[in-house]
Amino acid sequence: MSCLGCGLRRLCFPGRFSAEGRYRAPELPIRRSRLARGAALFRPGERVRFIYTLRSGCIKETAATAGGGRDSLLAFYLPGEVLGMQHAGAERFTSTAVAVEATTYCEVPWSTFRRLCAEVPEARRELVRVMARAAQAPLDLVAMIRHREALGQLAGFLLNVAARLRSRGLHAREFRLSLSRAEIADYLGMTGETVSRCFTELAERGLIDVRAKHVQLLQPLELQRLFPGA
Amino acid sequence: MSCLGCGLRRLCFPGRFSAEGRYRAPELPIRRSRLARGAALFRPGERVRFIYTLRSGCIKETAATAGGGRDSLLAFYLPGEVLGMQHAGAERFTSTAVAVEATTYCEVPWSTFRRLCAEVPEARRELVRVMARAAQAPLDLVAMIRHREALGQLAGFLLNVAARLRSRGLHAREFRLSLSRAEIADYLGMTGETVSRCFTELAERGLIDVRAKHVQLLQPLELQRLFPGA
DNA sequence: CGACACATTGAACGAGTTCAAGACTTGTGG
DNA sequence: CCACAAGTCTTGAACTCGTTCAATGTGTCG
Repeated sequence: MSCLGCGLRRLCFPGRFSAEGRYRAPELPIRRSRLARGAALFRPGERVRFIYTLRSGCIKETAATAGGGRDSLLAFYLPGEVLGMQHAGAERFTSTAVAVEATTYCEVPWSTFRRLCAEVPEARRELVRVMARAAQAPLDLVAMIRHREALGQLAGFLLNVAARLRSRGLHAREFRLSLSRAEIADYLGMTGETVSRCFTELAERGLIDVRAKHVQLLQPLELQRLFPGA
Repeated sequence: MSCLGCGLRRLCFPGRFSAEGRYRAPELPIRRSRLARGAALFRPGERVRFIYTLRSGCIKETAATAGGGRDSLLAFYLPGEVLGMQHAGAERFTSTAVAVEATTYCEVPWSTFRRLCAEVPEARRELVRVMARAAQAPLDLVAMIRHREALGQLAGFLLNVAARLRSRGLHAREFRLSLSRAEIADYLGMTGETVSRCFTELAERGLIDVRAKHVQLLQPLELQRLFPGA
């Protein structure tokens, strides 16, 4: 995953906003790093200092609704996507971000962004756009699960992943789904068994091909029909 | 509903940010207006020009997931709450906002906010806070509906309304719920019949008192027990 | 006061869950 | 590199809860 598909590219390359309209080398103090499977990017209570973008791999964000309920999957992030925007303005994280598989990412300090926003009007506008995009994901999730039966939910889920990969310039017809069945189930609010059954059902109908974590969308249009309105 | 409980008060009274630390009279070109029941505040395709806050009444926001699906209820707004933040940065609205009952509101032009943000650092920070708060609502909805049976969903819904009223300084134990059963059902992703049955069930258990649209929470702690994790 | 929309209640059906057993990956150590 | 073991995934059967369809009841507005 290059910088081209990164959700922060417009902020990361302020040269983009210069009058000349030419790219300059990155000017932000970006640090590239990696996480092993299961390692945490941040945990509840830690100070919010950075914003992150994924270069490869997958990170899941989980949180317990402030009571006693166990953690459940709020969101997951694919290469090129921005993680941490929804914590803008907060002092400390309230959720946990854990690598689902080996992951590489960039981190940029908030302080830098604030300075950039103070100086560059277009950076302010871009920040608002990125925040608005981050706010869209939970709405997509609501659309996936509300008023839908399980098969339609899973169809919507697969199309969602495909669309996100496509928008970052990655293979969208065929991909590796590193989330486990249980994690998908948690995300969609059903049980692992039902996810399994639905994968099988979609495969039997010839709409997809599943081999463990490898998924191929054979008939995207038919999947769309199972997920009306999207 | 006075300006004190309004979600925009910190932006609306920029005097707040002045060195003297004193309030000044509102300096933003605010227009107060009203909507009759069923009237639209905005519709898909209209230009995004304003941000709104409710003074009284209730507004529902509906949208069809960009396909063919019929509109469904994405969010609803109570007095003091800010409507339109999630459209920041967008050119045109993609959703519909309709008054559920007779409603009064304020509108502030985005152009003013942009100017304010350019000049006042603290205004930028506050804008980010308000946007982050707007992004929280869909997550609350997800927590309400995912992995829950109908009775717990409704309990969560009532507690959510109560918490929101309380945070604006309004009566939280007893309130008028202007949304119809069908609208609540749509919001939670179930049927009107199930909403009815759950209202009845909660009333029979003595947790609430329902007389048509008037709701009283008799045992909030027991409602919490039905909605683990919140 | 009457009519229409909205809300409640009932009964049968169906989809998803639960519990449990068996098959397949995946990672590890020999 | 192979074999084994642990975890994950799949599949089955009974049961539960929400939906659906339909009828009755209640509130609200002209």
